[in-house]
Amino acid sequence: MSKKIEKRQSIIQAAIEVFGKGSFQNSSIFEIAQRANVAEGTIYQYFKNKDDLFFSIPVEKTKEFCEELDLHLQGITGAFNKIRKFIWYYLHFFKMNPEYGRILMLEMRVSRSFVKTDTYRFLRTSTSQILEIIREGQEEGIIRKDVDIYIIRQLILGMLEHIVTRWLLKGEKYDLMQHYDQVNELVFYGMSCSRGSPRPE
Amino acid sequence: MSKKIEKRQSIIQAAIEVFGKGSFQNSSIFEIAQRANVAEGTIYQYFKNKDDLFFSIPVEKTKEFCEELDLHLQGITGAFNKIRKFIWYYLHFFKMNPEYGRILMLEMRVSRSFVKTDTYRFLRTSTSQILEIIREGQEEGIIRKDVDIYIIRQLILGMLEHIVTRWLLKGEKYDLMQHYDQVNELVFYGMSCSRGSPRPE
Amino acid sequence: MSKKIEKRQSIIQAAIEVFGKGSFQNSSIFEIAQRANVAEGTIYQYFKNKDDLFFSIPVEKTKEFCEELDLHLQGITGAFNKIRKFIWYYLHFFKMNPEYGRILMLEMRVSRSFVKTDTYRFLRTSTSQILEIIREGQEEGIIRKDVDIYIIRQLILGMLEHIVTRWLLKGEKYDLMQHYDQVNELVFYGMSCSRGSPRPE
Amino acid sequence: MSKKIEKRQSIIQAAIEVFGKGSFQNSSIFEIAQRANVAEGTIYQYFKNKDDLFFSIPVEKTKEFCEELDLHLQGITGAFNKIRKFIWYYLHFFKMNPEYGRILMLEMRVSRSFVKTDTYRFLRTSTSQILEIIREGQEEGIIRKDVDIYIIRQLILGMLEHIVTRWLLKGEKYDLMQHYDQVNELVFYGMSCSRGSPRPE
DNA sequence: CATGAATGAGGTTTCATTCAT
DNA sequence: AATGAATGAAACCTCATTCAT
Repeated sequence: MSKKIEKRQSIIQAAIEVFGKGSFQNSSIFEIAQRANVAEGTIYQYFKNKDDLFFSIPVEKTKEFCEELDLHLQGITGAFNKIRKFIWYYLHFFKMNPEYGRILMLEMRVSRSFVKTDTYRFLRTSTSQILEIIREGQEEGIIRKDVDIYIIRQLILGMLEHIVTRWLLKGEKYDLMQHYDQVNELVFYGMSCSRGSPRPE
Repeated sequence: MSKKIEKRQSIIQAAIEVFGKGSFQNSSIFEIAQRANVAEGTIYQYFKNKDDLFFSIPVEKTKEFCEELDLHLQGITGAFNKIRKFIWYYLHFFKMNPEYGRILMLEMRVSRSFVKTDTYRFLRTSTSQILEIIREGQEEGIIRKDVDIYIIRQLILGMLEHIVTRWLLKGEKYDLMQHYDQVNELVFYGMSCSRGSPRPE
Repeated sequence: MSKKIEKRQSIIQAAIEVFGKGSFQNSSIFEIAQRANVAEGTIYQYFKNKDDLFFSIPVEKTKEFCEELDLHLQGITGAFNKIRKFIWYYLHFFKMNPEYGRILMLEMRVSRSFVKTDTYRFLRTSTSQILEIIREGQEEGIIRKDVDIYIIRQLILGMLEHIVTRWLLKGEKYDLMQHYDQVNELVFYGMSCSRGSPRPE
Repeated sequence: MSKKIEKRQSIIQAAIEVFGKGSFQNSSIFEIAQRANVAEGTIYQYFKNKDDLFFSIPVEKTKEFCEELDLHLQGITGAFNKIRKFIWYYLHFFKMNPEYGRILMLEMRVSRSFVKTDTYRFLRTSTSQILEIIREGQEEGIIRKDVDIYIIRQLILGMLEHIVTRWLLKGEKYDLMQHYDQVNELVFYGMSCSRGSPRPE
């Protein structure tokens, strides 16, 4: 029983490695099968087709991301501190999973069909957590209330995505955490009420 | 003589439409040829291969972008006003060229080989203009000097790219200019010295 | 298991027929596939590409040639008798395999890349047998020792190749064995010590 | 008027260089045109098509060969001396024209259509000269009369073709004249009446 | 006569998917 | 459940040849 789940996982892992190395079209089922030590046909017993396998990747990884994130946020109080931690974990996660990063940031979006996917909807909801934190900050009175929280989330995620994307495109040659402080500062300047650089409460 | 240039243009235009409709791999030379009303072989007299055709698109469009941008910036004084105009024109340009937007934002980056392309280097230099404006603003004393100008450029372009990208992924269902004001405000909050919303000098 | 070998053989056989009918470039994988009753793609599971298929032909046929030759030489004593048998079998073999003859004699040599092939090296070694026989004849004292054995081999093979080649170019209209006696005589005149036509010991 | 002939010649020369470098199929009209400093279309005003151009090469070169050969044979008496000179000139000619050698020896024969060509018939007749010399030798009483003169011609030409062919396939790395003496000896051993190595009368 | 842009047929190769074992 | 041999569609690209200028 758990053997099935294990094999499914090993196929997904192989898929991440292969898709992450090349592009979706450029990657072959054959190579994925080889790397997962199964026959090509076997893949079609766990996934409907190549697309299905592809879109199953973020589902798995996002679960992983959210679970870990929860742990990291526990015990932290204050919206700013939580956002700071979120930013840190986001960068950390893709630093540890660059191949997945490439798949999500560089490949997935291309697929016009992506937006119609269940996967897409799933990813959407997975960032709802940050909305909560922003709202919390507004109630605490430390985040401006005159800007839509969706815009603020967009500000944060947009910058993070951009940072990660550039890092990936540059070939991961520098440390992804390198601009962490400046990112923080810019983000907080944009949304905070007070004007000084906010500091941990 | 100019006939060759004209035909080249019409092939590029057809390529934009076809590549913009699907993905690079998913698009066929045959369809491009059909749309350009030429034979397949003809395309290979103007472009070395499919890649060459693909990467020729941004070169052409960027020339167009820069030329138009220059016109729009003429007669405008003050770094803030120029940046505001830049942001406006950037959004306007992709509003008018959504297919090209898809190619550049969603397709081009994927190609791992893109970074090695002459096209890539060409695009890099084409945004150097904005650096000048930021520097100008710092000298005017209205843009913070304690943040690297490259980070500021990244802030601006990153946000714009993100906005355009999301708009494209959403299927261009809303007006791209819709958040123009809020974008402006956020950008200016991040980089301005004074704390009030900056207004045209 | 043996099914794979069988199918491989049937593809090779089809390839011999098709390549033998036209030229390498002029022959299409499609036609070979059709004649072998397989899909085009199947061929690429047995051979890396068209070249690989092409160069695999002589490897197979040379094995066949050598094995049969061994049988024919068994029980024959005396270098002259062996050479006579060799000449006979050589002509007989190509009489029975004219399509292969065309491939080897008319096509293969053309390919500039042929000399760099493993196939080429394989063919080289396959004629080493005749060298042994010549050496044997020299020791028997019936073949001149003042001429290099490689030159003698060249004399024999050169003539045979030329005979077969001309026959093929003439459209196989006459019997290949027709000049067998005269060939023999000329060959033996060139290399024998005594001056009379040699006769079986 | 002679300009036409000149241009025709320069196209043929370019064709020899290009065809000699690669194979027939592998060579393009475009490259030949370039090398001859004419447009592609121009070639079609001097030759019906690619095949026609190809088969026109040996016609020209054979004229050249025969004319020069005549000069070289003038003043030489005795069949053996003439044959010796013929062999020398044959090797010399291809030593000086290796590209043409490749075309004639390695390419031309491949083309199944070659035998049906006027060119083929033309080449046949061009070696009739050697038949005359052999007949002369038989009348002189120095060449065996019990072997068909066509077989003897075949012996000579076959060996020469084989020598040249091997030399070409080996990449012209050694001197083509290198085996000249041994070739002579073998040839003369095969056909002469007396048994000692024949010497100039 | 010369040009060279345009043509378009044709062939190799890849690879997702199926299905008999 | 697992295999992997077979499939065959689909696409890029080349290049001999034509024809309007």
